[in-house]
Amino acid sequence: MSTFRSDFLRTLDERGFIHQISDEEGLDKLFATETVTAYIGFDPTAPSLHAGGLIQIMMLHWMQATGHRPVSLMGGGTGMVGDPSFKDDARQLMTVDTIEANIASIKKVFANYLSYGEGPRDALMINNADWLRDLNYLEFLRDVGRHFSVNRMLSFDSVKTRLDREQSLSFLEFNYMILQAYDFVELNKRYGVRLQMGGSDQWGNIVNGIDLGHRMGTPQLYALTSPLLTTASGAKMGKSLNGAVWLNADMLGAYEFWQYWRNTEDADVPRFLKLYTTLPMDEIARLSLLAGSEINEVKKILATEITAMLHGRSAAEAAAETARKTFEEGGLAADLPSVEVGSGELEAGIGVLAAFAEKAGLVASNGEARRQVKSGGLKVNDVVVTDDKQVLTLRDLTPEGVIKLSFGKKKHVLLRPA
RNA sequence: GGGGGAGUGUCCCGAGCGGCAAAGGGGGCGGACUGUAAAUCCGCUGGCUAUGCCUUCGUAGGUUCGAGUCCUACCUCCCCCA
Repeated sequence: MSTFRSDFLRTLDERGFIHQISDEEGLDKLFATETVTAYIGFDPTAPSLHAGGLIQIMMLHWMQATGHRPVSLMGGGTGMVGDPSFKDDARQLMTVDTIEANIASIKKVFANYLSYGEGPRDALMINNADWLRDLNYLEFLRDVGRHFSVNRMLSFDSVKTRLDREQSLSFLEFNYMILQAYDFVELNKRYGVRLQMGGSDQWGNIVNGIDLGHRMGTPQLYALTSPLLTTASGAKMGKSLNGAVWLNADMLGAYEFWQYWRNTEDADVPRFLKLYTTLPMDEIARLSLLAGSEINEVKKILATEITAMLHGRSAAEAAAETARKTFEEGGLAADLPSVEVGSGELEAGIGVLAAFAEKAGLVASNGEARRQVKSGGLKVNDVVVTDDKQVLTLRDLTPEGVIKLSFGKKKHVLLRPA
């Protein structure tokens, strides 16, 4: 379909969120005529979502912005099973405590993108543990299990990859898609949910839910998936210099988050502006034209806009300013990530290797630090370290009273005497 | 239940006649070149109080001066038969 009538689908379409829809026309009509409730499931496999999950959150955001009701479903129940879709190995089983802790932590981020409440268009946060944890096995098998054909489930790509590689798929994991399908139906019954969205890897699971709905008498349900995110050169989204790009502020600061987007590949800039910012489309079109000479300026706007949504406008601007001082003036920005060290320790002297590995945590081990010295990757106060026996003392403090440690061109940590 | 095959460096894949910190990829990281980009080229990719020491090849034992490599038991997975 070339044009959608509903604001929601038109927005998603023009911004590049849509990979597949189960029934474009039907769904468009639904969105055009009523307030729709739709959900996306989030697995509590870590204490924070990372950049890869941002696209789902943005879809929920646009739902609300266009007058509908988004539901974020926490997988407190399904998390006990683990989604095997397109995975090679079974996941480590998580304890209930871990799952609950992860959910509590993940939740914090959503309020930055959605407004919650009791109104008809206020977002909902729901945990599928509410209905999954107390299921009666036999009842469940008879009411729900009988609608599933194992033959059909085995035919899904998400499972086939696992089987083709001759890797085992436990019965536990195999049940994941049944539970997810059941979630969809249950959410329809409880909250009138009509649509489930997700990454393209979720297509099979979502369609299963639609089928189950048919058999269990729900109204027509719909599926909408977003494209799998990779950068223009094919790398997976969401990994930064120091690891995963977490959304929770306590796991990744605003500065590092900003840096991640600042380093976007040229070819990705227009696409990311559409997906991850709420800038109007004509503004994005204008910025995309600048992509030649001023692309670096556009990348800063991109980074600042995305960071502002998550961490707040002032934190985003502070991050931009820190980066400007650090990279453009080659100077020393006081609010780079910093680590405190006892001034007594510094008086006694800290070996460079230990400073980089143990104190700043910029490298994984002393050995790694030693190797980096050999390839010239470490700098103290912008001077390349050439001797791995060098010792940092009070004399290395800059006039600002810190020691700047750099690993590569982009990673900097300040040592600050306590 | 019977028979056959497999598990290697804590990112992944994958070689490995009893002398092995273990080939080769991919990925990742650093350097050069650039624009905090991409592409390309070069280097690195167990730990440490380091001319040495310690820990690694599914787990636990055993043979041996010496075991990823041989033997035994166990665990897990795959395939065939029942």
